[in-house]
Amino acid sequence: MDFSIGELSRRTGVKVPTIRYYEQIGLLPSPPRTEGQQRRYGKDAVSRLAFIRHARELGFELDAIRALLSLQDNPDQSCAAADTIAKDRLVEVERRIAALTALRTELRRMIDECACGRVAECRVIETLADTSHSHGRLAEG
Amino acid sequence: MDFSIGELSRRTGVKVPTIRYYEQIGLLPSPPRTEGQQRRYGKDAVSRLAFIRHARELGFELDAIRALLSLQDNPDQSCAAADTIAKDRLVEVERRIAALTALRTELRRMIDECACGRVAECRVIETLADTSHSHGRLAEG
DNA sequence: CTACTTCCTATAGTGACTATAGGTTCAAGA
DNA sequence: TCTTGAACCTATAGTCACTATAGGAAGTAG
Repeated sequence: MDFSIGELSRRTGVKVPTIRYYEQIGLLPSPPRTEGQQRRYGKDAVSRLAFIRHARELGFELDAIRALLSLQDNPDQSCAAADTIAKDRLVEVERRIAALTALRTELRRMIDECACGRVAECRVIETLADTSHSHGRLAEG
Repeated sequence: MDFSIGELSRRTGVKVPTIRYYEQIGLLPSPPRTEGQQRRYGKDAVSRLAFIRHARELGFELDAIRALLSLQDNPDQSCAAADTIAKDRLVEVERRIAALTALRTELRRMIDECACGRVAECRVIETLADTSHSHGRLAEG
């Protein structure tokens, strides 16, 4: 039921130094240690870390993840706080989906138009060189 | 026909220190200077920098952009390399859209159901903690 | 009990910027 | 022509989220 940081790493796909880093910045609680100061984890750590991992993959910043985790950590808090956090995330997620969808369209167009001839005719590069796009800062992720 | 780094910044939407940084890492060639060592740019710099900016917005890493620029600089090689770079981005973008769409559903459900009950039933974390996702390293973006 | 893997801390490096300090150059107005 | 003030210069440090390295201790299999 108890396992090492290496095993936690294997189970979640998060690298060992990254796990220690998450502990250091307070995203993961400090686990119990053996006599010799080695960390021992349980199943809870696996799901919490898997959550962090997937949220990171989706482009959430660690601060946003901290907010989401706080929903889980304080299940008795008023729903208003949770609701606010969830709504903020929803706005962000929708923004990201919109940006990524636009990006997908463009990437598809680039690939379709590139009939794999010479670079001279390659639209991948022309598309990117096209300056007719907005200069607004694009959301990350 | 010659203009300053500030003007180049205005024309491309890339910040001045970022332009200097791109020069430093060799993405942009060192431009000619005035007597007083101030950089002077021409139209070429505008299009190269616009290209870089646009590619960054699409989530290409600087190394990928370097590769794309080298294709542009030697237009006689085959387009396959550019195509591969773009296709890799597309796969990633599609994966992200799928994950975010799932998350959006969960967040919406949470907000709907949380008609001011408790957070205890929140499934946002479970949705993201789901380990059935691939463990492949995601490229940044 | 040895050998070997895994673990520990602490520190430094990465990518892609961004900010700051402290000074110089340039363009425009008096 | 002089002066003022914005924009420029270099160099360095800071940011975020890791990732790598050094040098040593702990755990485990034979």
